[in-house]
Amino acid sequence: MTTKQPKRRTTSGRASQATARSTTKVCCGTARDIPLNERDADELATAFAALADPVRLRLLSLISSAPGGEVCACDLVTPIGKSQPTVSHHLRILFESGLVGREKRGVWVWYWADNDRLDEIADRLR
Amino acid sequence: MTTKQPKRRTTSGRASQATARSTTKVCCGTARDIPLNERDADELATAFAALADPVRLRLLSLISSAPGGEVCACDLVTPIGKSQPTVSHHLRILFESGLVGREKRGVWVWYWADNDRLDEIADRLR
DNA sequence: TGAAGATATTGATCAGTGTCAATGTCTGTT
DNA sequence: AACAGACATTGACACTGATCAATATCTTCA
Repeated sequence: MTTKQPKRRTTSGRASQATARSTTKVCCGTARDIPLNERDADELATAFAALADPVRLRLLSLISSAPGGEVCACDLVTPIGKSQPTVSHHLRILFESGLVGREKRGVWVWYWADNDRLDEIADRLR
Repeated sequence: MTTKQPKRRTTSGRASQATARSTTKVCCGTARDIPLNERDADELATAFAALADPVRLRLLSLISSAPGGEVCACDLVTPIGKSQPTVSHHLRILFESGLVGREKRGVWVWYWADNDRLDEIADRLR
């Protein structure tokens, strides 16, 4: 062999912090222990992409924190401070990524957060 | 008043699902109950943006699932299947967003996941 | 000091996305 | 039917970001 192998754990105290995790499972572990294949990575990245915009996060927050857990789209444009088409665009992305549900009632469209889906995504980080 | 107000909860069975949440807190609740201001939304969006790329998710996964919880960068290029500058670019973003720590040991650079930070981000979805 | 290898940086290119004005579609009302 | 209001869609533009080839920087070893 011509190339030398890098050695783990030299004279470093910093490295030991790496093994200190909140969940101390070893086998059959959390999502952190399972290497991601390309397909799953693509899917998960799409979910995070839906969350990677401040307007969408504020929309999601407004929806989640609304009394009754649901809001009319007509009450979202003003607090967000963007144009109606822009808000509509972001709501569409939130809906298509499964983060929120929606229902048309007469002229208005109501949105609510899909908490199960949010839990699901949060679990992928643990 | 000239415009009519939208009414909540008409003859819909779908809407009731909105209130069904896993955490049943009412007061002093989780992140879902607190409306996000613009500054926090920007910061959180940046964190999610770091996670919104399949290559970075696979890198993070490879790092997390490595024995000892840390990996040499030299062992990441081949399994990812991208060029060395591209992998370096993604590792930089993971590091600068605080998702991973790193340490140079001789010629090599070792990476580990910051599980506390990951927990922190996951909590923002609950 | 010079060579070799590991990683980072630069510069260029191309795809993707956030935004808004204008317009379209749908629903309820007169 | 005609109108008004709520929401969605389209088209255009600017900006961001992923990627790689080429190059630079840093570390070890002879």
